[in-house]
Amino acid sequence: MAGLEEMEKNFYQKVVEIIKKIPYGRVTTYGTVAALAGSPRAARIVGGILNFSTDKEDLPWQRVINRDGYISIRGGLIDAKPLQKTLLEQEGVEVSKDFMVDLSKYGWVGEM
DNA sequence: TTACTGACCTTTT
DNA sequence: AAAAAGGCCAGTA
Repeated sequence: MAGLEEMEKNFYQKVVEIIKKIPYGRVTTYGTVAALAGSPRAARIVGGILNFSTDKEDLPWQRVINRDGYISIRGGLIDAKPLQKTLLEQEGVEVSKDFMVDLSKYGWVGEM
């Protein structure tokens, strides 16, 4: 019986779907995506997945930030910070000089 | 295959 | 209240 059980897609697939569902000009956090994916504690994996699949799925990783309101990407991709700032500004999201975004304003809580 | 790491978050002290 | 440590789930090597 395939139906109620409904095998959940791989976390990666779900994360991709959720990130793609993020409205334009809005940002969300890893925890939110993970929670919508079904694992509120799997926030780390969300970032880990993006780390290897960002360009593959064209995921707007720029809209996915940490709880602090900024990209917590590790050293190597720090160049992504100014990049994110540019991308978000193009969407109308105000990025602070410290690469911080107002989650209180643009923080997309997601829909259930 | 197993083990380790990982763009985090939550909880405890 | 703040700081520190751990836990979690999945993907990659």
